[in-house]
Amino acid sequence: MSSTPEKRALRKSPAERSAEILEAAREIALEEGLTALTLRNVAARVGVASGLVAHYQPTMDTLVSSTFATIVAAETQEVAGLLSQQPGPPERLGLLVETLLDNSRLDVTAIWVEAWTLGRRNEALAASVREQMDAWQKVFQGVVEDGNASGDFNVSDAAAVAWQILGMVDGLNAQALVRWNGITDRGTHLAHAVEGMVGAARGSLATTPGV
Amino acid sequence: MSSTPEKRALRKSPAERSAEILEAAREIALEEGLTALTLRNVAARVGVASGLVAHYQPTMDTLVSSTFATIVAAETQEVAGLLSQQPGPPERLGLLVETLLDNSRLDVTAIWVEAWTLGRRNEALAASVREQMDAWQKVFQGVVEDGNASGDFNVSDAAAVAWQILGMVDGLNAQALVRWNGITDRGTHLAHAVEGMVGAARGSLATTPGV
DNA sequence: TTTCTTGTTGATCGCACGATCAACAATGCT
DNA sequence: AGCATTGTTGATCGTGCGATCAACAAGAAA
Repeated sequence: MSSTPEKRALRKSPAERSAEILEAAREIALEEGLTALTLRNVAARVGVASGLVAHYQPTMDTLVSSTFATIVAAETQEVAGLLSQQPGPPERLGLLVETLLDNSRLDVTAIWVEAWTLGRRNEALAASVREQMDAWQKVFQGVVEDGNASGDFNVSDAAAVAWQILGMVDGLNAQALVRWNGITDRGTHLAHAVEGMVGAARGSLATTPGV
Repeated sequence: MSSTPEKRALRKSPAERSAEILEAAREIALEEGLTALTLRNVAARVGVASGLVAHYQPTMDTLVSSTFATIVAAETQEVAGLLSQQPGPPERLGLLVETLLDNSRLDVTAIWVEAWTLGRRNEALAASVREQMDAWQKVFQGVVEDGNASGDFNVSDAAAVAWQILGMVDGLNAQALVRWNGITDRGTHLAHAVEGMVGAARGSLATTPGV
């Protein structure tokens, strides 16, 4: 017999409320996808009226776009940070490939795939997608160039090869999204593939087990 | 001053009308994507009332699913057909990779990517996606096994490698969808990658120019 | 010609979306 | 205490979606 819990949301500072909305958007995107990022959905999670979300966000398109950028940029930062601890380019490239294929970030992969198609009808999102892809490509390109300099790799066009590796990783992850079960040794196979591309010795990207 | 062209659609046999609807659905999917596959959209293209489309299709979900399957299966058939004319496994695998990356089928790629996410909310579509992925994987697996038998390749798990190559191709194509410009030599780089995976000599998958 | 079958229409329901805005009320200031 | 500021509400508009179904009319059968 308690009263319905529909109280009026308590007043907060614009900065605080805005942050709440962005955080709710982030959670919804990760849990239900970018498509579920609607005015009413975000409002419900924050616990406010739908009009309030619209008041803080000029347009849902931009919220979708910025939410995508936030999530993806965080992942890039996180993974790129792991690389610095590795001794050399082969180990860095191996770790990079292995880490990205470890299936612990499938929620982010789902967002990537969704963004690719949503970007066709959301120009702001399309711009974010291109931006974040560039960021990822630069991470790969840096490792490839380092390997060239150290003599571990032999690549004439590091930028192109970086794009290729990125595309492969994306494709394999997208595949895991649909066909999650069954395939094993994805990291090993991809490592061999990358060895072929960068001209490294077969097995030189082997990941150290037990890390 | 001619009369408005909104005549009543002339009566056709169920088989004929049904075929018209399926064909319209196919065109819409290729031109505007699976998301644009709505009752009213299909009806407008055929030139009939929306209710008629619903009358021939139990559910839009199944129309989306079957349209996806039709388009993708046709592509698989077409590309698989090209392989039989090649002399040996290396040439077949090379042609396969090159053909799939030639950017002439980006409309189909867009449908693939869309299906991956739409499948999360459309079980019939998800089933179709898995089915068509299996079909593609079998094409690759066949070539890899032939190469193993002939001694051109050296692969312990042909099925897994086939999945990998398929994933790579999908990823690179999806990438081309968003970053269409800039990257060159995609075929060559991927060929080297695949060489690394199947244990073929570097350059053995080189595509014969001018075909 | 008349009757019957059936392909076809279009209004309609319920729902969800983004966006807008007048009204409201909590808070801080004087 | 009274007032002004401003964070917040919720109804509302227009659009588009899938689905449903009584009414209609074209063509075949009698």
